[in-house]
Amino acid sequence: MPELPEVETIVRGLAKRVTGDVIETVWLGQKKEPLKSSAVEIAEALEQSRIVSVHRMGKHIVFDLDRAGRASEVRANKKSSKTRLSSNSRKASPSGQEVNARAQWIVHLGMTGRLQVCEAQEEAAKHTHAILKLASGRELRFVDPRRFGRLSVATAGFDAAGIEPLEIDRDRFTALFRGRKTPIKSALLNQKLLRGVGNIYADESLFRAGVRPRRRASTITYAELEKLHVALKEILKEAIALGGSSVSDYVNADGEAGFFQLQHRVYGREGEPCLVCKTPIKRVVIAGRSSHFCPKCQK
DNA sequence: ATACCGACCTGTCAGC
DNA sequence: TGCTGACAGGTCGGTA
Repeated sequence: MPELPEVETIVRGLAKRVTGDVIETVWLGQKKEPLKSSAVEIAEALEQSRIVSVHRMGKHIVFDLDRAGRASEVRANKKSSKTRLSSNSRKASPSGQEVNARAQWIVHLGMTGRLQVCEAQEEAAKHTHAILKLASGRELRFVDPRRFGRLSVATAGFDAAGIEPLEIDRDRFTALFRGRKTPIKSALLNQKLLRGVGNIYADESLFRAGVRPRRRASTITYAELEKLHVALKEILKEAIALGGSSVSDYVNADGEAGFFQLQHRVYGREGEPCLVCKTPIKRVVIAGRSSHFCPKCQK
């Protein structure tokens, strides 16, 4: 479901609502697919931790956690905890294992994942795989019908592969595609090159740049890559400004739909006239993904 | 090393 | 009404 603009929108909503809150307890469902780390590891890292910040890396949602505020620790020795943490970031957990004082909860939403902030009495949606009880009395729930989403924990050094498309400069962008025989569409979707671009925004940026999705990356001219670099950034920023694209069921952290789907020029418009030249939009399959383009506007 | 392709899941919708 | 097949915002591992 979500690509960079949708994840960014969700993260902004979550940051507003849960930053500073403390995770009291964690419930995890029985299905194993959504868990990349073990249930014990996740519960251990999250319970009694404070959510310091929420941010995005590519399509990953990263919750920065601070375990220093754990109730038992505070009770044990309020004064010395600060000193101890600054001189040594590692400390013993209640189970006796060494764990990092700072940890991260990493959420990837896959195709259909959602994170909801709910009142505790609200009935859990079908396909709820995780429930975090917060000190504020609310709950943070992970819901994912297709179970392509993934939950994991990391020590505070999580770094997704690839470069942020909104931060990459022109030279590094053009260098990404040099010598690659793969179709430009596949290269845009490759998260090890750029992180966060998915099917919609790959198609839309290729349309704006006037480049056909099947072109081999290595055959794209420098001028075309410059256009693509600008087009991709523009489109991602415009989509974020409109709260992302709601194609079927995407909603942000507040349960609201985005509006960028109204700006789509090619995605989901097979057979409809190009908004520039009226030529019917074509759909082909590249690397197993639907790919939409205007045969006249895109070379 | 690189690049396709199916697999992983459930839900929805079009067509018969 | 109900069945079947195609398709869906993503990523992985196996194979060629």
